[in-house]
Amino acid sequence: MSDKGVAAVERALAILDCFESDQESLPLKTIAQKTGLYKSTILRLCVSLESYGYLRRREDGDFQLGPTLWRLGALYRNRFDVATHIRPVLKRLSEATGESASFYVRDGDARICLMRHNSSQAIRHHLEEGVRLPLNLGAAGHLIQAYSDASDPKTQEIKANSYAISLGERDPNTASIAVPVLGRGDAFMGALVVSGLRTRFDEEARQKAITLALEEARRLSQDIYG
Amino acid sequence: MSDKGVAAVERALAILDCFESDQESLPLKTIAQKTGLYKSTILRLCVSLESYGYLRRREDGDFQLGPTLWRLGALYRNRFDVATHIRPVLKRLSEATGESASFYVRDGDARICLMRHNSSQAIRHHLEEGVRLPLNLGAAGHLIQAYSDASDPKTQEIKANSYAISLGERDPNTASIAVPVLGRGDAFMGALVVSGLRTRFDEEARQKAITLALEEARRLSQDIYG
DNA sequence: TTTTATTGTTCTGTCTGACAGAACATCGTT
DNA sequence: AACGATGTTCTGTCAGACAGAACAATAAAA
Repeated sequence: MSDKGVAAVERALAILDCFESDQESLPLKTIAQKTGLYKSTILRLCVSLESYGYLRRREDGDFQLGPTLWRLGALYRNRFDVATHIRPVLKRLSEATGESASFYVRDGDARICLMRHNSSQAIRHHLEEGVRLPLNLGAAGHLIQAYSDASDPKTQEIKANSYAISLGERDPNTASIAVPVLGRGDAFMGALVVSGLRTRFDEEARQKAITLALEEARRLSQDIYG
Repeated sequence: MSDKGVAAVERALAILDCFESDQESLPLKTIAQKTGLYKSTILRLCVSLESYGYLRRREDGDFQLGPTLWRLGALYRNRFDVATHIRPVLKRLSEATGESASFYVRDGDARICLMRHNSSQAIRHHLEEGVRLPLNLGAAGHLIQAYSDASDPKTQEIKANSYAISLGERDPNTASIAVPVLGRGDAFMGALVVSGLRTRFDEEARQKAITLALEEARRLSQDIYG
């Protein structure tokens, strides 16, 4: 199951991965179906997850995510200085371009939308924070992939340009641009993205968004990461 | 190491527990010191934690918490309907009493402050969200313990009263009161707490705070948990 | 109410995965 | 250049973890 990791740990984390929406609790049977693990195996793994606060067992037996995830998630999130830096940037980008603005990071073999400022226009590219999307589709996915994997065929071009564009890849009516936010020592921290209705977010608008996003990304790098 | 759980899983979670503040990265040596694990053991466990996004390895080798924790932490947090329910309650309690108001849940053998509205007064009981505190000190700790462990000597009294009080237990100048928020089927969900300067938060003020907090808790139970 | 089906809990033999700890490699300091 | 500190790789041993059966409790159907 594991290649150079520890199989039992990966089983335990696969259990946590079963939880997908808030307000959710899951019975043992559902976890067994989703993970393919035996119930006795799950129960034993859950003893450890509960003891560290990652899961909680309800009185009716259903499992729920536990408070440790909130605490560690808060630690992680604070590293990006959410309240003081990135969110205002997303607001400015959204207002300046009229489209939605987001910040994505890699999450295993997917990307996750950490923060979002949706456009105020009635017709807009709307997504919720926390959503996970594939790496092989969308400007943010290509950019993240390019900065993670030097052997990716698009890496050289994307790094040379310092942006990625996608037209209708995930949704036929959507266009998006993504620029990198770099930290200390040019470490890739995440993707700053503007996305909108393809007919409105045309080439001229995209070029303007790229320019604005690159400027905001440069300022973020200086302000947050030195 | 483990009693009925899985030792490898608990080792992995012990690694995650090493991270205590935001902006933090930890070198291998520090994790080995904090956990008492061998470096080779840590490295193997970290392969699994990285592959699921719980950790990230920086180019200089240091470890950081990864985006999965944010995602799962957001799922957990949303279960409490933060934005729509509990936070306004804390604001009202704080404004009505003039003291700080918080919401605590159990986190293993500690309690964690999930949400907080600090008093606007210059002299106030100030804490940050996310802080972990012991169960054996403070009104919230006693209340949580009473609702978790029927054999606790204080359980009967606290449940009969529907509140706990502490005077100078954790900090000699602080007084606090805690009332339970119950969910479906009277399941204990967390502690609603008001805390402040002991000389100002006197018996009359505490009694008033208890009354207000019980009313808010009852309303929360109806609104959120049916 | 009884019977059947479903879901959760407990147990244990087997074997292989994980660990301890040494050896080695790399980097930083003197 | 030498030494110390930190990170990486390797492997023999055995005890822990799993698979899966049996049992218990609960829910649904007859």
